[in-house]
Amino acid sequence: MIKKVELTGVKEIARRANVSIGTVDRVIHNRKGVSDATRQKINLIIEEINYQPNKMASLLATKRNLNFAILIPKVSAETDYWTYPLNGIEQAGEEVKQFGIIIQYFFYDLDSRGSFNEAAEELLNCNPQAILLAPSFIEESTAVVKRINELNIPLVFINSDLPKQPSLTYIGPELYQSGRLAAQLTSLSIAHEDEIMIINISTDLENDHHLVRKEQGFRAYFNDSKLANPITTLNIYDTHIGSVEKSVLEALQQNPNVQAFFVTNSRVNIVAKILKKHNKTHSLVGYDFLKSNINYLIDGQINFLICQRPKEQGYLAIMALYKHLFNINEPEKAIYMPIDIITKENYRFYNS
Amino acid sequence: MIKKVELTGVKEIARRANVSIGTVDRVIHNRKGVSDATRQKINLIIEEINYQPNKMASLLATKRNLNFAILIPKVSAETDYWTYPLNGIEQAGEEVKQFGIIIQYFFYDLDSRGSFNEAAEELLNCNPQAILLAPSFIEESTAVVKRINELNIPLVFINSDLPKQPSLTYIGPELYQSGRLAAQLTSLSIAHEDEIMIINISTDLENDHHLVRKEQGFRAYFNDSKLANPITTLNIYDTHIGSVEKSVLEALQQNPNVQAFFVTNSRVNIVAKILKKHNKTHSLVGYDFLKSNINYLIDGQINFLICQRPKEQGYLAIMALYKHLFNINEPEKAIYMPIDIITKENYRFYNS
DNA sequence: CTGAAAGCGCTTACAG
DNA sequence: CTGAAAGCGCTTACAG
Repeated sequence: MIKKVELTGVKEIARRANVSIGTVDRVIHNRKGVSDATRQKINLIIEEINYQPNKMASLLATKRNLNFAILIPKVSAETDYWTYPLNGIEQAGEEVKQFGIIIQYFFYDLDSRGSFNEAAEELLNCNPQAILLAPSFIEESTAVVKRINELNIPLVFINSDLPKQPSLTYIGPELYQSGRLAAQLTSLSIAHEDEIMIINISTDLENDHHLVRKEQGFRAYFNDSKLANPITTLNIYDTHIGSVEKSVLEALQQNPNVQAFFVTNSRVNIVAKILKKHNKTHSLVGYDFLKSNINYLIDGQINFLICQRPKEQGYLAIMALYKHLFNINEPEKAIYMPIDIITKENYRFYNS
Repeated sequence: MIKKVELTGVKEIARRANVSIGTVDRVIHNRKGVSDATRQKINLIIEEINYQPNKMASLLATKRNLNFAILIPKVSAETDYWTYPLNGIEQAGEEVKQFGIIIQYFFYDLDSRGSFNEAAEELLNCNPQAILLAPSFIEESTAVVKRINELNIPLVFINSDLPKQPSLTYIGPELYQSGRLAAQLTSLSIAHEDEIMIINISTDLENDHHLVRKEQGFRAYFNDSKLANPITTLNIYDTHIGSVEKSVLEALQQNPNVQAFFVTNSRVNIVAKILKKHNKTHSLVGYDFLKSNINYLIDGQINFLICQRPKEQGYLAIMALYKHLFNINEPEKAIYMPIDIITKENYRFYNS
């Protein structure tokens, strides 16, 4: 009895198609230089035997490096928010480097559209095989993304989406719902009649749709819950503590019944500092796991922080690109981060 | 100028030691048939160049599969908690199967020590190269773990630790702190004088140190915060709803000032059902993202659920074993999951 | 357009 | 006790 030899892989395909494995390889990778007839024959066989390439052999053979380029805001003195996505990216980088993936970092200044364009130009000059982008300036980002898509480079957005531009996936927050959650948390610590003040602090408020969406969610929650607490909004365009202080104190004088503040971004620590200085005990809810925020959480000036796993966003983005390029799996088109609540009793175990 | 050729791996070791790569391989795998002198020389070089074997090449050469064995509780009709770790394990399994990793599943019955021993025996008979264990019965688990460690098989614990037994890592909750968090959440919705009742529901309460630790954390929070709310504990050993109902109603009659309940495990839905049936509007905090719990969260009967990422526990455990075996990196000796707070405004984005 | 050969880093017989 | 050679499944020049 003859033992049946079960060949697999390119060899078996080559045997069945009566060609060399070199030709099979050309078909598998859609390289040109194969006659249509041969190509079809081989593709048929590939389907027939449901061929799955052995990625390990492929990796071993290529010894090729893959360049991943990332373009995110620079960590600024003002906020260390972007250290967290960066940490996640670096951690993922450690894990995939054995597969020949090399990460190149490009940073831009959140205050400068020019710096974004420059960094993007440099990035494209490096011919990356995959790109991670945290877009901020819609117009400039859109222009860059169009070029990326023309070049057919897989692209992942984190933190902010550019919904009209195609991408492998978006990984980040769903803002409206996080505003609703902020409202629920705020409602826990106030009475029926208490007034609430929403504080937006941003130099570029008109372009910051993030804050607007959160505010919408916040107000919707109170509406839907039939809570009648008056809600006013205070917009502050100058982020320096002096002017924030002036604005907040003025607003408090005009609205003496305000018992709770909701700060729509990570600048909640500024408000906390001001309230503390003036011995105010208002309820305070804001965003993001920053050291300066955590300190006020610990001493009770901030009640809750909402956080959407910035480190995980960076980590998952790199892994999504890796899994895509290595045929492991395809991500959902949008991955919304869980909306985490941080208090002084669980911050210690929150790992980003 | 001669280009310096940087060989790596077995070839470089062989070159330096002036032997063949076959001999190097023998030393690397501690196979016999090598003179002590040669062995020492090679080992020295291995240390010198900090040799890290290329696991992919090794796998390709051996054509061997790696068997990962997992031993966790069976998903029961009573609670679907264990579906979540299982989902995480399966997801990780999908991702690593291309590296030749095959996962074999063994399940035991949480009500039967015998079933645990049987499943463990079967598992060991399969000669796995890595093991994931969710221990429940301390004595039985300890015995099995001792054998696993004698066999030098890498082992990861999830959900529960066996602190005295060595393992690659433990991935799971820190119970005391989650009890503290439950206390903080409870304190949000009660007044000064209100009484609180802690409810432990377990057939095997004396052995369930989980519940005890959470209760300790809970009480410690009130102590530390100088809150004077009276706290009583109700232990219920019969998990059927009828007897829970009887116990709870009796306890409520005896303690009419109770305004809040803390249920120390996922059986909080039973209490929710009872409270709803009797039109009670007590504050209610409990554990775990189960369908039955979420339903009561949505309709407001449960205020908060605490959850410690059961899916991620399973996922991370498999990935930790994979990364260990493939020399990607070594985990911390204990990985404590973040302590997540689930409300009706964020449960939709919680993905396990 | 196609094939033959060498090689990725490791393991496995086989020969001596 | 040790080495030379073949092979894992794929990719990459090179030759024709």
